[in-house]
Amino acid sequence: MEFHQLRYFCAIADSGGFSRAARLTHVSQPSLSQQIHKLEEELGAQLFDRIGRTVRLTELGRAFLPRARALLSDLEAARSAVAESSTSITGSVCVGVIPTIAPYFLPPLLATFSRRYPQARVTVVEEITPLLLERMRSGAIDVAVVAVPLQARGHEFQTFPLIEEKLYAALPKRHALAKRKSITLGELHDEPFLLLRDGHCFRETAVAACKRARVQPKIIFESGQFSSILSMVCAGLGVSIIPAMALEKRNGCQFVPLEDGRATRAIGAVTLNGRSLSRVQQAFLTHLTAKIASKPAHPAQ
Amino acid sequence: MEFHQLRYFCAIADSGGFSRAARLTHVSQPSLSQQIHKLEEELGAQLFDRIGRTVRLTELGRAFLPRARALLSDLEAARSAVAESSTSITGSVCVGVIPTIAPYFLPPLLATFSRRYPQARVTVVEEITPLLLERMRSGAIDVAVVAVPLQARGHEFQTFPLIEEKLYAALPKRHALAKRKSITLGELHDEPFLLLRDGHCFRETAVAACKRARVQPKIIFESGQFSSILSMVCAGLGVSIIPAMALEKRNGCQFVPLEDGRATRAIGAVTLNGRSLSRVQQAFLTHLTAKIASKPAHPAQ
DNA sequence: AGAATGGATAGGCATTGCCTATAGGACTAG
DNA sequence: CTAGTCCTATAGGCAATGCCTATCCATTCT
Repeated sequence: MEFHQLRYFCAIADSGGFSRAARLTHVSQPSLSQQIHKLEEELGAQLFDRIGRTVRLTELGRAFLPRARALLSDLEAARSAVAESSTSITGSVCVGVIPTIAPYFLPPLLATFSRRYPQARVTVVEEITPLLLERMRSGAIDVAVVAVPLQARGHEFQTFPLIEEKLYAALPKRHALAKRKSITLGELHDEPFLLLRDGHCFRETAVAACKRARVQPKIIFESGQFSSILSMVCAGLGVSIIPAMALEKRNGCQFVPLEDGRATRAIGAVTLNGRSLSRVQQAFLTHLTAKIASKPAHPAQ
Repeated sequence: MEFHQLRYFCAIADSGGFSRAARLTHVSQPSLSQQIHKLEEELGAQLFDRIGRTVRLTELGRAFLPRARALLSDLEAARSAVAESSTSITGSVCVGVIPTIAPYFLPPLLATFSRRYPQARVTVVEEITPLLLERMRSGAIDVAVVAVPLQARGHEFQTFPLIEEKLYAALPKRHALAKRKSITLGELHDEPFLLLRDGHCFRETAVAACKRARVQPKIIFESGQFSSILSMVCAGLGVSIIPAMALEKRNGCQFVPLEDGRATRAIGAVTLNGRSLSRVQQAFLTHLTAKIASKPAHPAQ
């Protein structure tokens, strides 16, 4: 049983004849005859009585007609549902973001996105990069905003660069170097360091910067968030390295740009390669990249 | 979009892979690949994400899946509804019958039929033959029980002979010939005749019998039913011709068989040629012919 | 690294759906 | 009653297509 057979059946039932139906469906009359015969054979019963030169539904055909109609209209409904869902911006986006980006970067973007696409439902997952990537692989997360480049195999994910921000040394206000215009990590080689816990990729970024400056940081405290670290810095317990977006006005804290030109953090949006994005998801990604382009990459302190 | 594509789609979604689905559906993996590609192309969107060597539904595919399932199960439902309705004896039969047969012949048959097929709904239409035939042509009546043979073109209707009954002269009890074992119409040529109204085919039967006996009946009364006529005969107003099944015990009336060997009425079941009968309708027809075979064609007076 | 697994692609074959032409019935008009 | 017409069924041919095998390519497991 095929859809076109059902179409022909309905057309014949509606128009009351094979020839009339043939004109309606733009199919030759013999084709209709043939397909209805096939259908009748498959069902093991006649759908039409051919009496004289008129055609009339059998009782069975009369019973079958509404079902055939329902099938056809459901087919149409399914087809147009697909068409609709590929034009309308509806549905949900699940965006993953690492903790060192989440509080500074995402909120304003989410606000504008929700205002622009009220139908869209956005959920945010805040995890460290490897967990985000794993959830991307499993399909739970659609887009991730993380530090780039990724370590993962080059072609497993697709990266959309967003911004690159400078790194700053965070010093207690009364620190000897706190008034400097810029600073090198070498100048801090004796200071106690406050860094993020292992697992946070920004820790690697900071450690890498230290390594470039041939500094082996003395880590005396590890935390999961910058605000804790900054509080410690204010209290004069040590120094830290902070990305531009995490700078916040604090009484006891001073931020000095690192001289190292490579001391930056690049942030990008990442999607699983080969994964098709729905319209909302695509829109979200576009929203990210577009909005960022018009945003200052290095906001003043 | 075709049913087999939907089947493949569901199989792949269920089994989680083309190869697995290929084993399930007994179709080669390339065929599945091909058909899904076609489907995706027609819909203008991907249904699956092929990531690495795993396959996962896209959001759209996830939305499409229940619709595809519904279509397939509705198809199955339609198919089995047809199968069921061609095995189960359910539904309605509309049987037409002429007034000169209806009261005598049908009631016991309807009773046994209804007892045997309680699901069946039988409706009876009582009309004169030409109207019954017209309603057969329009499909309103499924089977008609009428006097045969029909005048109509030989192949328009199909006839199933049921019984052939003798004709009787109905005479007032005190009529001179009332005690005879048999009688010819010639012997009644001067009598006033009470006959059925024009349109009733038994009138033609009776008139034909008279014509054979070279009698021109003097018709003094016409009615639509035998019981009225018999009452008149009882009252001594005239004589009549009555088929065997219409004989009823009456005080003032005597029935004498006609000698004319051809003075009979044949009754048959008739269906429109080319018209397919449902199971109930077929069962009713069978019931008619079968039950009749075991019935005495000429019940004693 | 090599083997195994899974999907995509290419090419060939058989099926099939549609076409035109025509047969054959049945209704209609002269 | 016959010619004409209107309808469905059939026959035959052609192009499209669904399925197959063989193979490729990427991924994943050992």
